[in-house]
Amino acid sequence: MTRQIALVDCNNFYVSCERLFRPDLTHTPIVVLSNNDGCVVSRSNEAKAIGIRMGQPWFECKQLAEEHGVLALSSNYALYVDLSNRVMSILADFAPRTEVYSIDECFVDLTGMSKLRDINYLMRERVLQWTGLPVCVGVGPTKTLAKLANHIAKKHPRSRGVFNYNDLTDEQQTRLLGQIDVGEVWGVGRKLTKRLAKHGINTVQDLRTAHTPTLRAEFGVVMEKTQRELQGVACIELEDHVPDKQQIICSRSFGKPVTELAVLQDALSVFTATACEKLRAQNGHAALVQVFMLTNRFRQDLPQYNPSMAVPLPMPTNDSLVVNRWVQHMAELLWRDGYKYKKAGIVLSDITPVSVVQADLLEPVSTSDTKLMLAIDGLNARFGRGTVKVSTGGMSDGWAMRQERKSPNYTTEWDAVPAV
DNA sequence: TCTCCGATTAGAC
DNA sequence: CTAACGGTCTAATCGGAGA
Repeated sequence: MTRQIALVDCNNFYVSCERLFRPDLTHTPIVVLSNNDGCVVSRSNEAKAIGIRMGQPWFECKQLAEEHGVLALSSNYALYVDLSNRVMSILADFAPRTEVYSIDECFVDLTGMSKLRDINYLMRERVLQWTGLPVCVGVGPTKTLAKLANHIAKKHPRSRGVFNYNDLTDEQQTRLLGQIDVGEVWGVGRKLTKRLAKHGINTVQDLRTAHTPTLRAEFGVVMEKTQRELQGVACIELEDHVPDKQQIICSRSFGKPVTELAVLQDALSVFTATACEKLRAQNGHAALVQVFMLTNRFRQDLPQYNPSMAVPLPMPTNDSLVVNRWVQHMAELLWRDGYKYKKAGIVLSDITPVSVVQADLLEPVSTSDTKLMLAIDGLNARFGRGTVKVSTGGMSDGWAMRQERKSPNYTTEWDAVPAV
């Protein structure tokens, strides 16, 4: 039986979330910026039409944008995560198997269902009606073709937001894939597009029909799988369970350059708290802790210094206080006066489930620290992140990221709920 | 010569 | 007015070290 894998993808997701609470902006060109108000990460159709590129640094397109009356907003992740959860739970009702692939995308396995066309349009309608968010639905026999079908649904208004690749004849498939750039394929990015072009592979059809042993030899196993998927042979399965993280990173660019160790240490203590909280949430212990700090790589006129250091922990842990002692110590060792630090962060790795405890030969296992961590997590879950935190002095305004254009937390803070 | 492991690369979003 | 290019994560591959 032909598999019917749907990929449901929200249109201009962050921008659409912002518009829900600002219907007056329905036709205003909008962009949403990354952390630190650095780059454009979501664009309304109007903003795309003006020529603002995905990922473009805001300072680069600011002038053009403002000439065209573009509204730029800082990203409001609390809002996007909340709305994403609503979308995903709606989609989960359509099939026994779904995979939340990203904040705005979900694979839905509709294999064997009758009235598929109706279901596809119903998914779109229901998400729109229940959340106000527009989505497109692409269907194909593999995840890669579902992604491509979604791209087609987004690009061609005539599809009315739904496109099923499985409905095409062989001739139609060949003609369609011959018209799409190979760079649109899932897993083929900028670099690979260039290298493929050197082999005369420019369209999706070129890739689908390329000589497989050559492709394998030149581009590796990943590309061969991509080709098989384009031929309709499933190589990438739907994942039922989200696997635990193998490493947890928390890092930020600073709103202004940091020149004092105490300020950087304050930032690192907050990153440590966040990372350990995530580690505890997945019931893990980390055996390796890394710290890094970076100067601004875009300012080659300034002296550059990008040190990092790692400590293997004698006893794997998820205790913020224990981890923080190592982090603070490493920060002192790495720090050099005279540099303008732009970014810093920590990495937790060598992660194992807490159930796998390496007992210490000399010390009995203590539980008092884990009780403290549970209490901290409980308070933060109830009253908001940062209510209780590990601190080295609370000088946080020395490093906080720029976020000058953030909308209110409409859906997660009572005070921000708009009046009716 | 083989194996292991850390570093690098490329990708997604 | 500052200073002005994100953050997390994975898999594959590369290349050097040590067996």
